Amino acid sequence: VTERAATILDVARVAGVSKSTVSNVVRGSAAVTGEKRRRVLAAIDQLDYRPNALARQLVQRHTNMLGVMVGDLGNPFYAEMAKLIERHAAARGYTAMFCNTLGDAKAELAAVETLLEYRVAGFVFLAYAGDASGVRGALEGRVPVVFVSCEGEWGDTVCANDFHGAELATEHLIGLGHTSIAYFSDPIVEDAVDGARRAGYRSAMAASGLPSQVFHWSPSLHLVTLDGGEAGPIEELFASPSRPSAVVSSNDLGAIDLLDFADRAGLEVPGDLSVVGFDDVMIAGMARVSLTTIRQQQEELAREGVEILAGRIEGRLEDSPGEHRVDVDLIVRGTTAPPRGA
Amino acid sequence: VTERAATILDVARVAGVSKSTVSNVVRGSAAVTGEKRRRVLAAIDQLDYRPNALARQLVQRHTNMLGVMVGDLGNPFYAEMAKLIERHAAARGYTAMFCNTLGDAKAELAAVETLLEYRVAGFVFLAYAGDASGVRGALEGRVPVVFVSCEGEWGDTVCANDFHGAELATEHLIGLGHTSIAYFSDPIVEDAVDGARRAGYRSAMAASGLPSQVFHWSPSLHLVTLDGGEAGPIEELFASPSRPSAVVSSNDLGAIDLLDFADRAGLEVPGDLSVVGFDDVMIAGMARVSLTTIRQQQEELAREGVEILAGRIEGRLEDSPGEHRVDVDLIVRGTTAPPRGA
DNA sequence: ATGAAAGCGCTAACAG
DNA sequence: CTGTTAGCGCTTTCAT
Repeated sequence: VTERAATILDVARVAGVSKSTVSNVVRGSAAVTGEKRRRVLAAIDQLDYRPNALARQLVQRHTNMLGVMVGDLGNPFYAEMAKLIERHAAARGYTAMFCNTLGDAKAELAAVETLLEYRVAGFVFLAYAGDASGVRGALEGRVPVVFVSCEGEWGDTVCANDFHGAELATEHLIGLGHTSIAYFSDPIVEDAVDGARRAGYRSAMAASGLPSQVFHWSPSLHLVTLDGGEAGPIEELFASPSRPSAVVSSNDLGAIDLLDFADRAGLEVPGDLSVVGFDDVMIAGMARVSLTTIRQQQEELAREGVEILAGRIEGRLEDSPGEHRVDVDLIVRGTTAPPRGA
Repeated sequence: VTERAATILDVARVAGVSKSTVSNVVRGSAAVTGEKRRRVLAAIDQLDYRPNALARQLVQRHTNMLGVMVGDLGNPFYAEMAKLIERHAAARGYTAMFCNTLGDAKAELAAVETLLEYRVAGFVFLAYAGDASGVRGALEGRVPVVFVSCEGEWGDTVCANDFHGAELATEHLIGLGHTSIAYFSDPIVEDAVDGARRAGYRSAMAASGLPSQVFHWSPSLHLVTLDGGEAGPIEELFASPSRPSAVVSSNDLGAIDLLDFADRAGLEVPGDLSVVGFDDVMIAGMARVSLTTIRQQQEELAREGVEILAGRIEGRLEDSPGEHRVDVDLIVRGTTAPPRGA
C-alpha cells in the first residue's frame, strides 16, 4: 500500500526546475519568478509532496521538537499543564514529545536518553524525579532545560510561589481559629516543591506560636506517617483525641482523597475537619467538592516556561539560568470553617 | 555552551576503526571482535556518543514515532488514554508525539500535517474531529491509522461497545422504575461515538415502549437543546412539570457537570434526578461523586489499539482494516435510585 | 570480521 | 534569479 513519498527531487523533475528552486519556494525564501513558481506549486500539489522534517533537521543540525517530561498524565494538574505546554510550544513552532515518567527515576532517564537521540531542542520538566539517575549529567550544558512547576537545582525554573501559597493556606486556617493544623504530604508532589510548601506551612505555624505536624500520606494505602515517626492507618489519626482539626494538603488530589476518606469515615467537612488543597484543579470547583485551595496560574506557568526555553534555544537568553516565581491565590470555598469549639 | 555532539565518525577516529564497525557494535549487529569492540565501547563512553535518531531514520526511511491525536488532555478520560497509549507504545519501541486537537478540525489537520512531515510511522486517533478537514485524504492508504475510542469510517477501530453500554445504562434506569429518561449529548464526545450511544439508549427505550428524548448540552453555556428543537437554559428543562426523572449522559464529565448543576439548583440526586455517566473516570468513584456509570476498559483499549497499529506498521497485519469492540460494564453507585413516586 | 562507498532527502553557500 | 555542489550522520550492500 505504501508507495514512496515524493521527494524534492521528484517535484523538481516534474516542474522542470532544480532542487534548490523547489526548496526556495517551499521555504518561501528567495523570491522565485512567477512562472516557475507556479509550475513548482502545481507539481507539489500534483505529487502531494510534503517536506521531510527529518532530512531538514538533520542538515540544519537542530530540531524544533521539545521533550516534555510529565509526572503523571492521570493527574489532572499535570494533564492540564501538558496541554498548555503543548499549545504554547506549537504557537512558537515547536512540536512536543511527551514522556510519562510516573515519578520513576529509571524511566525518566530512559526517556531522556530517547529524546536526546531525537536531538530535541530543549526539555520541559513538569516533574523531576531527581538525580540519582544521572539525568543532570546527560543534560547539563548540552541542551536547554526548564523546570516548570517543579524544581531542579540546575536549569531555569518557573514555579508557583509554593512557600507563600502554603503560608496563605495555613494563615487562612489560623485566622479561622484552628490551632491543631497538620500538613499532609502526598508522594506525588516532587520533594523540592513539597519542601517549599512544607516550609511555608511551618513558617506560618511558627509565626503564630503553633506546633507543626507533618504527615506523609499514601492515599492508596490509607497509611499516614508522622514525620520521622511510625506509620499507621489514617483512621487512627483521626480517632485520637488530639486529632488535627484542619489540614493543609500538599496538593488538590491528596486533599480530595482526604475528603473522600472523611466522607466514608463519617467525619464532617468542614465541621469536624477543615481541608485546604493546592493547585485548584478543575474538579476542586465543583459544587460537590468545593475545595478551598491555593490556585496556581497554570496558564502563566506554561507560557513563561516555554518562553524562557525558546529564548535559550534561539540564543536570545544568554545569562545564567534563573528562578522565576509566579503568584498564587487563596480560593476560599466550602471545605474550611472555624473548628467545632469556636 | 553547546559544542557539537559526537558523531559516529568521531567515535571511529578515537577507536581507530571504521565507521561501519562502530555502527555494527552500536546496533549489536554483526559480531565485532573482542578487542576492537572494547575500544569502540570505550570511545563511545569517552565521547558520550549518542546515535542520532534523525539520521538513522532518514536512511532507514521509516521512523518509530507514533502520532497521537488527543481530543482534550484536560479531560481525564483522554488524559488517561494518552498515558496508556504512551506506555504501550514505549513498550514496543515507539515514541509518541501528542497533539491536542480540542475537537477543532482545522487544528487537527494542521497537526496531522506536521506529524506527517516528521514521517511518523502511524497514527492513533483518540478523538477524530471528522472529515471536512481532509485528514482522511492526507492519510488514507499512506500510513496506518487506528481509531481508539472514537470512530473513523476508514482505518482500524478499537472501541468500547458504546451501543451496548448505553443500553445497559438505560435498562438500569428502566429497571428502577423510571419512565421519563432523557439522553444528554455532550459536544466533546465525537459524533460517531455519541451516535452509537444514543442508538443504544433509543433501542432500550423503544424495547420498553418508552419515548426517547435526546438533548444536546453545552455545560459551559448552561444551555440545552432538544434534538432538532429550540435551545433553552437548562434550568427551564428541570423546572417544567414534564421534566425527566433520569438522564443518561454521553460521558462522565457531562454527567458530573449535570450533578453540579443539580446541586446548585437544589435538585436532589438521586431523589429528584437519577444520573448515569459513561467512561468511569477516576473521580466518578469518589465518595462525593459516586456516579453510576458505564466503565470502559481503558487499559484494554490502549493495549489493543497499539498492538494493531504496530502490526500494521510492521507488516504483520495485511487484511483490510477492521472494527474491534471491547466490553463495557455497568457500575452502580449512588446517583441512581427509583423515581420519587415509586 | 572489517572497511569503502553510495546514498537517505534536504539546506546552504556559491557560482552563473 | 536559478542551478551546482557539498555535505548533515547514519545504514547498508559489497568487496576485501
